[in-house]
Order: sequence, then structure tokens, then C-alpha cells
Amino acid sequence: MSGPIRVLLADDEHLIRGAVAALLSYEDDLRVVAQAASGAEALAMARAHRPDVAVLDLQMPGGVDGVAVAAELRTVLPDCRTMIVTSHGRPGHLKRALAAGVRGFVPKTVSAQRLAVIIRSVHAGGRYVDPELAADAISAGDSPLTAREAEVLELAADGAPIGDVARRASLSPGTVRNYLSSATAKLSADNRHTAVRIARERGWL
Amino acid sequence: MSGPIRVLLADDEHLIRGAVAALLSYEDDLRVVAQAASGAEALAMARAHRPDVAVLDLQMPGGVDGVAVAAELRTVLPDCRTMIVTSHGRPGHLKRALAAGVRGFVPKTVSAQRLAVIIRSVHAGGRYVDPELAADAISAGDSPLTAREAEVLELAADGAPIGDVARRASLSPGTVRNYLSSATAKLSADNRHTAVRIARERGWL
DNA sequence: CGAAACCGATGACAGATGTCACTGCTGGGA
DNA sequence: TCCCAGCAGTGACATCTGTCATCGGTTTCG
Repeated sequence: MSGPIRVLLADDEHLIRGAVAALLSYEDDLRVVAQAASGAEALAMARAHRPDVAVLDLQMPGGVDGVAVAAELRTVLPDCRTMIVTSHGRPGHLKRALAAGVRGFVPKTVSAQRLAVIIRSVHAGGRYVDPELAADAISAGDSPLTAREAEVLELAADGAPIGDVARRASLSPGTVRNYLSSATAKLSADNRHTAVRIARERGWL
Repeated sequence: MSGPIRVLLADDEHLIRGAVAALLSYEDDLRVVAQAASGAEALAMARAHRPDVAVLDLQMPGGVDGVAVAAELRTVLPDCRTMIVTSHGRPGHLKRALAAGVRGFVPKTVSAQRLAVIIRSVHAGGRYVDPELAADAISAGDSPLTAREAEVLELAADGAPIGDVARRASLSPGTVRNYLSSATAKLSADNRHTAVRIARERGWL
């Protein structure tokens, strides 16, 4: 009753994008109608080709990552289902993705056949989250950090001294120290640097 | 006068590995004779199938990365040319790779067609290094860090306090501080944490 | 041999950092 | 309404860190 599923593929790695496109083309009911190498390009392509499903790499150059694209697509093309494919499956990414309306979240370790199956499932209105990533996300739990704590920790992530962080956050150095101290305590880390690492691992940053 | 080029493909991401294998199979003179999802598996496969060219992902699970595989292959299968494919092209990786006898170093942003061309070139005895990565490596230059400085910086990379680092390095805390201080100065960083970041970026860690 | 570089360590010092207590202010929620 | 959590700040204190000078030992190179 309907034509093939129209797929948008976004991945900055040409080798992978092209190769996946080739493999998916073996499936009669899937058609890759557009490809993109960055988040911005993905949005432009989506507007132009109006795909049924957008398969997005999580990390792409240019600041606009897969989740951002998904969030934008939800308003621009509400009928387009989105899914994320990624190499590094941090729990927090999964949460962000689901919050952005993403319906599929899979690691790149899956085979192309499985990917095709999942694309069909997502297109049909289903959801799919890699079981292992889901387990990680559940065990990681919710972030205990308040908004400001996370914000300040983010600004301190590059290892800059507190003075710099305070200036960038437009806060008093003392306040910054307090936030970093409480964040460090909540993550039971030795100092803010390990706190950053832990928060990153948990996907809370 | 000779058969197709026998290729070993090693990448932990099944999606990519399978897809690249499929694309390379379009080339009449290339044949993917073995695939591996880890460094150890790659070595086993290489021993069993004796490929002409090994295409290795830089980062693979299990401690044995692409460069380690290449180094091992040089003694086990001296006739097998090796090349590295990677997503993150840090200058230092390139150096390590070349030192390990790798003859090709390309980012995953290349197309499959180009990869095929490069495989042929490497098999014919040529070398190929991505121009952009080469430029980065040259501009990054050699590491100014001494062996101990790099070692201590590595141990301090997780943000652990100096006492821990000293214990793990079996050094006096004072000595650790001195090494970290000189390393920080050489990298003109604010503190050891940013020094770690800079060294990582340059591939000196 | 002498010089230079690296390794390992100590001591001293200033400044950065982590921790705690305490003060206001604000916006919910019971 | 009161109470609590979060936000923003100050002050004080102990500790950690970064920096410097200095020492003795070793390798290596000219």
C-alpha cells in the first residue's frame, strides 16, 4: 500500500555513511534518499527530502550533534521518526536522546541486517533501545547535581583554574568553589577534575 | 599474473566492518578474506588466512589496538602490509603507527573508492598518509616531554591527587610534583589537568 | 675528561583549592 | 502559612598544588 521507507543517513565518516547506505540498499523496502556529513547538513537535507526515518550519528562536527538534529526535526518534520547510531554509548546520551523524541538508540556494533530490522520497527511506530545501553542507563540513575552545579562543572571541565570559571560563569569565585565542592561531594570524587570525569562517564554532563 | 589482493578487515563496529567489506567486494581485485572485531582476533585471523593487506581500526576493545596488531604482524607476517583506519586522527597516533611499520594511515572520512585505491597502492609497496593528518603531525612536532614526565602525566591523567600518583609510580610526592610542574611548563598549561588535555590533543600521551 | 641531560629527592614558599559555617534571597509545595 | 531546596555570596581554615633552588647520582655525547 506504500512505497519504500525513505531514509536519511547522517554521519561525518564518509566511509561508514557510504558503506551503510550501500548495505541498506540491498533491502528492497528501504531507500536512502539523502546523506549528510554534519548536523546542519542533515537538517537541510531533511527539509529538502522529507524522509520517513532519520538515522543520525551521535557525534558530528560543527556543534550540532545527532540529538540536537532529532530535537529540531521533531518540530520541523513531526512525521519523521529519528534514531541515533553511536560508537560510544554513554548513559546520559541515551537519556538526552529519548528526551528529544528519538525512537531508536543503537551502538555501531550491530550488523546492517539488524539495523534494517530496527529501522523498519521504528518506522512502524516502535521503539528500540540497545539492551546493554539501557541497562547502563538504569544503573547510572538520575543526576544528583543541581542545574548550577552541572553548569559550573561543565565550565570547569577543561581544567581551567577557578578564577577563569568564575569569570566565564559571571559568578563569585567563592560561589564557584562552593558549587564545585558540593558537586564533588555528591559524586564522591577526590577533586573537581575526577568529578568531571565521573559525571562524563555517567552522562550527567 | 596474480590473484586478487587478500584483505583482512579489523574493526570492533560490526556495522562498519560489514559495510566496508561489502563495498570492497565490489572491487574485482580486492577480496576480504577475514574479519575481526578485536586486536587479538585480528592476529589470529591473520595467522590463519595470511592476508596481503591488513586494514586495522586504531581503537579496538581488549587492550590490543591497531598499532599493536601492526607491530606484531611485522614479525609474524613480514609480507603482510598494514594500514590503519581511524575516526580520531591524533598526530601522536600517526607517529606510533609509522614506527610500527604501518604503510597507510587514513581517516574514516574517506570514501570506499578512495580506500580501495589506497589499499592497492599500499599493496604495491607504496605508502599513504592522509595529508591533513600529516600536516597536523608536522605542526605538532615532537613531544618535548621526557619519558618520566610523560609517564607521570599519564598516571595523573585521571585527575587523581598527587599522593595517589606518587604511590602508583613508586616515587616521592615531591618528585611527582616536580615532573608535573616541568611538564606543565613545557606545555605552557595552567596546571597538570590542562597539561594532560594538551598532551592528549597533540598525541603525546 | 667535562658538559649536558635526565632521574630522584628534599625543603621552602605563595597561591590555589577544598571544606565548613553562616547569611540572604527566591520560588514552590505541604 | 511555614518549611525546604536551590541560588549567590562571604569569611575562615587546613590542605593541596605549583614553583623554585639545590643536591647527588647516572648516562651519554663531544
